Parts: sequence; structure tokens; C-alpha cells
Amino acid sequence: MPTQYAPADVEGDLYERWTSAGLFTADPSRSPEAPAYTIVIPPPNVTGSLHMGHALDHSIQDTLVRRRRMQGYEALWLPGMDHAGIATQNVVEKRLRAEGKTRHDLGREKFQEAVWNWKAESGGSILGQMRRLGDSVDWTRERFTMDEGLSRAVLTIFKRLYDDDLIYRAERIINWCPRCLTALSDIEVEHSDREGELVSIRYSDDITVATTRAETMLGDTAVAVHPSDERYAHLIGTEIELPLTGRRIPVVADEHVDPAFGTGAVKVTPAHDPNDFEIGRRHDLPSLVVLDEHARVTAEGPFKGMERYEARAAVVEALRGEGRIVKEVRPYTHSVGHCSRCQTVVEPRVSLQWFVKVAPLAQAAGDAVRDGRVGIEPAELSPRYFAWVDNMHDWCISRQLWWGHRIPVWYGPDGEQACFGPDEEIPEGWTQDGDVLDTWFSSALWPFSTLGWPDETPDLQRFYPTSVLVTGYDILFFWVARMMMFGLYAMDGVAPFKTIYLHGMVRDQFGKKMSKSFGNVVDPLDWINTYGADATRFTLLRGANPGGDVPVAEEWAQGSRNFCNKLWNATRFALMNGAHVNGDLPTAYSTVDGWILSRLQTVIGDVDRHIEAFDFAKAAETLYHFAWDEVCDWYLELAKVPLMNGGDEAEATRRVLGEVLDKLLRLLHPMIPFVTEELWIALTGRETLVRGTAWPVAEQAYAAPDAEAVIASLQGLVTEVRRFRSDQGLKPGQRVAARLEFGDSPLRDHEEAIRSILRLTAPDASFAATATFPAEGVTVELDTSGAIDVKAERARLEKDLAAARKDLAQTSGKLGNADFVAKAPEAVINKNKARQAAAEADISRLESQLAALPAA
RNA sequence: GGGCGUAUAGCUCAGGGGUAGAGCACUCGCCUUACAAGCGAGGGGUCAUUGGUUCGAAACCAAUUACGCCCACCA
Repeated sequence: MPTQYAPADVEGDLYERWTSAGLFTADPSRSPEAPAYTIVIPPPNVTGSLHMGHALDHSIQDTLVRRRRMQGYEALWLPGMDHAGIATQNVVEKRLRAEGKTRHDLGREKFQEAVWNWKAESGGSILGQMRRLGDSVDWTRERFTMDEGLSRAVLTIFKRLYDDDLIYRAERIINWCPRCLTALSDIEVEHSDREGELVSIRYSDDITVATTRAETMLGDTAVAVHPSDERYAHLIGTEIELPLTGRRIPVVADEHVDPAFGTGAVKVTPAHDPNDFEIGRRHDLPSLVVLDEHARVTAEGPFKGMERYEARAAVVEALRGEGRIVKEVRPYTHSVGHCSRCQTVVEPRVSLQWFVKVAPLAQAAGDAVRDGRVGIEPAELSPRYFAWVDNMHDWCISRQLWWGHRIPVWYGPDGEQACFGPDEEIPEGWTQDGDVLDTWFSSALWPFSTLGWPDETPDLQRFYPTSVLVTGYDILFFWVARMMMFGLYAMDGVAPFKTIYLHGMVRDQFGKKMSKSFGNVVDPLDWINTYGADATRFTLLRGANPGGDVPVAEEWAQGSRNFCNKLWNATRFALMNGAHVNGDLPTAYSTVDGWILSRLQTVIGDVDRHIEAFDFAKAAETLYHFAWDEVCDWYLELAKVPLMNGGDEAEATRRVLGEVLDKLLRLLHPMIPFVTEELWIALTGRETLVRGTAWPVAEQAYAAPDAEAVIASLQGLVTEVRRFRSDQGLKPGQRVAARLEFGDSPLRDHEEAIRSILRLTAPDASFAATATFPAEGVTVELDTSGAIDVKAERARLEKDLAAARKDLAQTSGKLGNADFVAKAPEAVINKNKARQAAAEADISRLESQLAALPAA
């Protein structure tokens, strides 16, 4: 074995071996007594490539799934991709544009063909990247939202919702993207503050209104005031003449108007403003559409054909010419909606669209979490979830796109409309609705459509509901809430998952969001290539504190790589020394062996608890410190003595060392599968850790608090002497003669190990002790050849003395306080008493040592 | 306008009513026979501010200040 771990030499081979042996393949009929464990992967966009967010998301899921697999669960991690309607269509259209074409040049069918071709050719590169990460997904079950099976699920549920009157078509005001030329749902609109101009327009002698979108006045069909606003009471029910148009519009009274805002009078444009649309409905006002799908003015007159911003300026100019502008226009910051795909300012627009009636579905989705059938982790995010499901507007599901599931509604020659299921025959002469469904409609079915629904497949029976949904909190609304709605609806009230685990966003080392424009984006593949998949995963998992975002930095990936290398060398050392896992653990073993076995049990329990609690940072941290600080820094060093000596004790230690590494590698395997698999095979000579290898279970029989206390004491002594050696400038490898007096300290059995670890030799004829200090009940005299650094030694003693005095003052203060003695728990009092006594002893010892020190 | 959250070492973050922790960074010394991707020893924090509860507060409570995020149909 080389002295350094080279991930590239093992990762590809191992992954190939795992998949070709079918180790990730779940089987619904295998071991029916074993519980099922299911995770469906959040399907990445077919246009996408692996970014750090995926790497985090997948590392978490893989950790959960691999652990369950080791625990004997029939574990399924189902991969797949999303067709990502608008995003994918945009990409392909962009490619067409490069050839000077639009999708209309191709026509609908040819365009779809082009998208499919593009998908076949360059889509799904993320799947290859998932292999690089080591995702233990079941490739035999890969799905795509536009697959035949999943499309059937889409049509089936559409039909069912349609028949249940939960889907309807209506003319409503919707968010319209004038660039993508399609309707958008509420959550596809991102609001951000934008500088605009608020202009006040005198509509009549009595009424002035204010607006940031002056061009919409061309579509005004009323002016609204508050019903109890005395200023306007006499005008309610009258009509005024709308400037520039000559149209007469009524003055209506509506509760929505805030009399304290502006003039208390509002222009009403039902066709182009959501509020106004509602006012219009309440007062039966006409909706006058004055902007087309490109947001160009359609109203007859001088503005016709102008683009919206051009029209805005022109309208203001014209009004100014008529003396209608009150005061000057003033800058005004207000929130404006942008298309989440292309950042174009969204134009609210009345049009005929399809909607899901969400009230009953959202109610069920809320209840499932409220009554505890589904848990949200971390729980702090539940209020967000409730706020959303409890206030959700009807969901606009139609998109004026060509890439997606076409709405399964046909229109007959005589104006009839009917929804046909996937297996129904379409009557002659009927034409299908031209729109496609929102891409989130099909993703909402993902937890069961991927398992074969609507058919009662073995997969569906065995693996639904899924165990946990792992995703970023940013798509709680987009995806999670909708899966809840559709899952509960389609699966007779059985929620699609038992737990929703929401992780944070990956950020850079300063906590900044990764963004292309800021230039701080890290490509996980770069890390995988440089440091290995395990190091990449471990870095992410170490940062995954529940409820927090995950900062990462290149240096941290290096640290993780170093950790993998540490495991590599620890195992190398073990193999060089004959460690093995054959046969039962010895019944008799040393205190050192007993200590590490005892610590191992605690670590097993801790890691289990942390993973169950989705606390991957702590699980990783626990193993990192156990492996590095305890196993490598202490156990391996202490084990060297018996291993060198040979004999029965060496035999026992070889077995215990094998045991500790065996269990450690198993515990780490879900997080860092490659290096652990490689090392475990080398250590045990067995085939694989992935399947059929038990996840460790803590065994209380090995708990050994006495051994732990002895080793803690040994560590204290060794550290103390090392500190002296370091202060004295003694080189680590330099042998120093020493005399050790153990008294009745339990460390007396460990003299050989202590001498070995501290490079202490036996005193010879020339021995002249020049440093003496008791630590941990042991007196150590060191021969430093008469050349001790008095200044350094004085500094050391004085520092210790100051610390002891401070300690004494602190404890004495407490113990002299009657309230403290009366009210503090006994354990705390005893602890203080012990500290006080120790401090007193230290002070007298240090003082005499200082006095005995020769002058500098 | 609502909701949630955060202020702890240079950076990123854990912790938690009883002497302040980790990783990285930093200083010093080391190729000590698993590992220099390493080993050993260190330095560094009034735990945001102000009050309260308590024998004891960095931790609990309140207010303040400063950030962050989510939702929202303020013309």
C-alpha cells in the first residue's frame, strides 16, 4: 500500500463493481420481513448539471440510504430527472435562435422532437456526475417526468381532478411573462424592489389618482373610493370622463381602498392588476385588455403598438400636455414581480387559463403535518409551510409552451369540452387544448408516479409511502407542498413521505451565496477530481448543521481529503501489524484495548443518534475526532508497545485493532463510501460493505468507565511531560533518561507505554534528575543532562502557579458563599472542593519548585 | 405589512445554568520506524448592548441595536 490515498485509483472501479453486482438494486419481493426504506431523489432538471447544492442533497440522501441498507432494510433510492418545461424550452429555443430560427419555424411536433434529441444528446449529464459522487441510486429504476409511465400518471390524475371539479378553466388575472410568452404561477414570480415613478393624475375636478403604471389607465373601467370616505361620498355612482380616451367610467365604492393612502381614490384596471380584477368582479366591471402578450399596447389610439415602458412615458407626456399631471412625478420604490426564469418584469394579465382548486387539497396537506403524520425537520420551518398551504391561491397550471404534458382536454366541433383519460378514445373532429402543464404538476406526482402509479405495482405497494424527502428549503413551496397535496389526494390520504428533511443552501467560506456574477461558484467535480468524492461529501456533511446553510471552502475539502488519508494510513499500519477480524474478540485484553472498545460503543451510539436526528455535522464530527484524536493519536501509539513485544497481548491487540477499524469504517461508510470500502476489503478480506454488512450496534458489555478513567489520566500525564519537553526545546525524537515513581497510581501498569510514547529511557549511572514534577499522581524525574532552560522552566512554573491561584480564589469564593453551599447541587459543591484541594496542593508544590530553581 | 431566525476566536460554526469548544488560519519545535495530506506544544474570545430571574448567566426572560431569510394583490 502506498503512503497516500489516491481516490482516482479506486472510485471508478468500486462504483462499477457496485453497480454491476446490483448492490443498489432494490427488490420488492426480497426478504419480506425486512422493512422498506425509500427515498426518491429530487429530480434535477434535464438541462442541469451537478452543482454544490446537488452534491449536498445527494450526500445526505446517500448517507441515509446506505446506513439503512447496512441495517438490513430493503432500501430504494430512486433516481430520475425532471423535464423542466420552461427552463428546457428556453435552452432549446436559444440554440435555435443561434441558427436564426424560432420554434414557430419548426412547428410544434418538430420542436418537441428537437427537445427530445437535445435531451438524448446532452441532457442528463448530471447522471454521470452522480456516479462520480458515489450515489447509491437504483439505476434500474431511473425515471423521467416525460416517460410514458409518468405521463400516464399525469393524465390519470388530471382526469381524476377534473372529474372531481378540482380543475377548472377560467378567465383570470394571471402572471404573464412577456418574454417567455406564458402564464406563470405565483411562486414562479420573484418580487424585488424597484425604482419607479409615482405619478398623480387628475381624472376630474374632484378625483386625482396615483399610479406607477400610467399606461394601464388606457384600460381603466372605474375609479374606486372607500365607502365611508366622506370626501367622495357624493361622487359614488356617478361617472367621470377618463382622460385621453373620452370613455366614461363609474366611481365605485370598495372596501379594498385605503382612504389614508394617497388621495384615497384608486384607478381600476381589471384586466391588468390583481386587486383591480377583484374590484372589477365585485362591481361587475368590464375587463378591458390593453396590452398584448408582448406587453404592447393594443388600445386604439396614438399609443397603439407601443411597448409598455415606451407607452408609459408617452401617456405621462400626453397627460402633462392636457394639464392632468398633478405636481411632479416622484421617485417611488415598490415591489415588482419578475419572471423567475428570465427576470423579465411580469405583467399581470387577464387570460383564459387552467387552474387547480387548491383549497381542499391544501387543507389536507396542512392537516397531515398539523396532526403529526408528516414531520418537518427542522421544525422551525413548519410555520412557513403552514403559512403557505393555508393561504394558497388557486394554482395556475397551464403554460403556453410546447415542452411538457399537453393538457388532456379536447374541444368538440359544437363548443363542447371534455377531458379524456390516457386510455380513452378521442372522438373524430375534436381538437386538444394547446397548452401544456406547469412542470411542477408532474413533479408533484414523483413519489408515486415513479413507483408505477396508477397501477398497483409491487414497487408501489412495497415502497410507498417514501421514508423521507430530502431537499433544500428553497423548494418547500415549489415542490414539497405540492407533492403533499397530490400524494394525499391520489393515494387515499396516505402522505408521500413520513419526514421532510430540509437542508440549507451551500455557501462560500464567508457565508456568501454562490453566484456566477460574484465568481464564487465551486464546481463539485473539481473537488472530486482534486480531493476525491469522499472528501467532497465529507466536507458538505460536516457543514450540514440542522437548520443552517452550509459554508464550504477549498481548505476544508483539503482537510477532509487529509482525513481520508489518515484512515488510509491507520489501516496501513494495522495491516502491517497483523490486525485482523477473525474470530471472536478476546475475553482478556489490556486496559488500553478495553478503553478503545469502550469508547467505540459510545461513538456508535452517538453517531446513530445524530444521524437519526439528521444532524450530519455532528455525526461527521464525532467520527472525525474519534478516528483522528483517539484511535490514531492515542490508541495506535499505545498499541505499538504490545504489538512490538509480541505474545498473547499482541495477539489480543491485533484482534481489537481489527475490530476498532472494522467498526469505524462501517460507521463512516455511508458518508465516505469509497475509501472505507477499499480499506475494509483490505482489512477483512471480505467482498463489500455495501450490502449484507451489519451497521454497528453499541454493546454495553464493552462499556469500561474504569479503563476510560485510567487512559484519561495517562493522557494527562503524557501531555504534561510533553509540554515540559517542548518548553525545554527537547526534540520529539530525543531520548531522555527518566525515573518514574507511580505510588499506587493505576498508571503503574503502563510504564512501558508511557516511556515509549514519551521517549523516556531508563536511568543509568550518569542519571542526574534536573526536572521533577508530579502529575496524575505520578512523579516524573527527567534527566536533561543538566542543561535545562531555567528561564523557560521558571515561566512554565509561574504560569501554572498563576492558574492554580486563580483556581483557588474562584473555588474558595464559591465555597465561602453561604447561598452557594445551601443551594448548589452536591455534585457541584464536591467538584469545587476537589478543585480547591488540588489548587492548594499545586500552589505549595509549584512554590517550592520555583524556590529550588537555580538563578538564571 | 406579516412570519422565522442569527449575533460566541481572524474566518465558518458547534455548545449550553457550575473554569469557553471545533475545523481552518496563526506561532514555536520536529522527516519521532502508519501518515509532512504528518507529529508535538502553544497564542487567541468581557460569548452584540442594557436590564431582569438565580447562590451562580455566555446560556433562561425582556428590551435595544445590527444583520439574514421567507411570505405579501401598499394603488
